[in-house]
Amino acid sequence: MSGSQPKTLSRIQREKRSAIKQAALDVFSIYGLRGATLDKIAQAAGLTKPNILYYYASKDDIYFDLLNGLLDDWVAPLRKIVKTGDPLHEILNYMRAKLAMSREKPRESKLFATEILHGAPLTQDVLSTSLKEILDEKVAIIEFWIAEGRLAPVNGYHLFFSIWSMTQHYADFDVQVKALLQEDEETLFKNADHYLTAVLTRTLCTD
Amino acid sequence: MSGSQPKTLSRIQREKRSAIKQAALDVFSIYGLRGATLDKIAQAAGLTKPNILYYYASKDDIYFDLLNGLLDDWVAPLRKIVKTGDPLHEILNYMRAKLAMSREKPRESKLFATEILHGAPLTQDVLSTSLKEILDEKVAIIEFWIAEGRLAPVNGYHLFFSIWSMTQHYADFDVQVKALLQEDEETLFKNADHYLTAVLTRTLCTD
DNA sequence: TAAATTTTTGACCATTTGGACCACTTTTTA
DNA sequence: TAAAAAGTGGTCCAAATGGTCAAAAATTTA
Repeated sequence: MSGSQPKTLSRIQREKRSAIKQAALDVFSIYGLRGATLDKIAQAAGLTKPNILYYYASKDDIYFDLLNGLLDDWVAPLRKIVKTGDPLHEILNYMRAKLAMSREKPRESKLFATEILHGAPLTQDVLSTSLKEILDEKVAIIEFWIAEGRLAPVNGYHLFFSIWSMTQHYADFDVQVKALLQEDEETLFKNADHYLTAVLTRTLCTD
Repeated sequence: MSGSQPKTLSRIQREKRSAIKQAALDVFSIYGLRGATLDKIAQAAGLTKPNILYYYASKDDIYFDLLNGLLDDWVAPLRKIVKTGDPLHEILNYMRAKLAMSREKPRESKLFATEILHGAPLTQDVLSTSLKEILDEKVAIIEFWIAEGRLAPVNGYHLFFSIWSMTQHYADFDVQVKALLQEDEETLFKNADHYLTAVLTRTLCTD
């Protein structure tokens, strides 16, 4: 009735907030929360520090906003796994979606990894509630498929852990991967896809 | 002839340096290089800040010393893979050594992960020289085994990447793993071992 | 045990950094 | 177009932090 704040952000607010988040993603993913400074973010965004603080209450606030958006993206592909699909096809699809994220959004992956690595101070409750809820649901689907004999018996939770870790590795450890395997990104991800497809197929096929 | 510095550190020097490194490992693995403060390290070590700086020239110096030691531990199991062993046995052994490290030395794993994640500023050259050298050597062994028909054909580099990522995940993302899978460590690692054994066996067996 | 050496620490410094303030400018609204 | 609102940035501040130093304490050596 009396809500005085306009719920719709003005064009300028949307643009600036977006620019700040982009810049913050660059800076946070390289330096981490503590290592990043408002000055660096401001410079990357082409704004002044006080101006940044006009749009966000604090540095932590930017970080929090950024991370919240990431979590949604991170979970999205998981939601698409449906019981009615072909088991192996559903899982390979999921793996490919995650691998594509590693290729297309390495900064996001790194930021997320840093957060978890440092104890997930801002996201711990999300992990143990909403993420757990959806994971439990998908693991139940895996177990259903196994019970039907359409997948080889494996631990569903560890299956997801392995998909996450193997795909995210190409984003989070890209420095290491590139140092050890000097080839262009195209080849790298083609081979990664090929390898991961083989691993999952051989692991899950009931032959 | 005229080397004036005693090469043997005194008992007190060894003890204090060790205490500082232990404390620094705790602090760095939680907060990262930038997030860690000398005060926190000093407090964790039960020493004063100037006292820390009596043994180490700077904060970065502690970090560097610590990381150097870690790299050796990290590579050690890889060296043990020998061409003369049974292919699958050698690889499963390696996976188990890495999994044990994740269980027993999660702080070390996290510190290493943070370093790579943030661009490996201090270790990049080590990665692309000595680590690359030994990895190339081990991949050659894998390829030899494959050529002999004793392993299913897979990309050796990606095989190692997947072993690293899957095992290290249990240390680096322990917060997430524990949030999603509320069970005791014993069970967790038993199931992880069981799952990873299945994955590698099915991936690599020539049936 | 006295001198020499090593270790420890309280006090202090310089820099960085998150954030506040407020005057000024630009944009929107009436 | 004038008033109101939104946006901007130069300047300043207090806290945190890496690091110094000289003097005191502890330890080793003669």
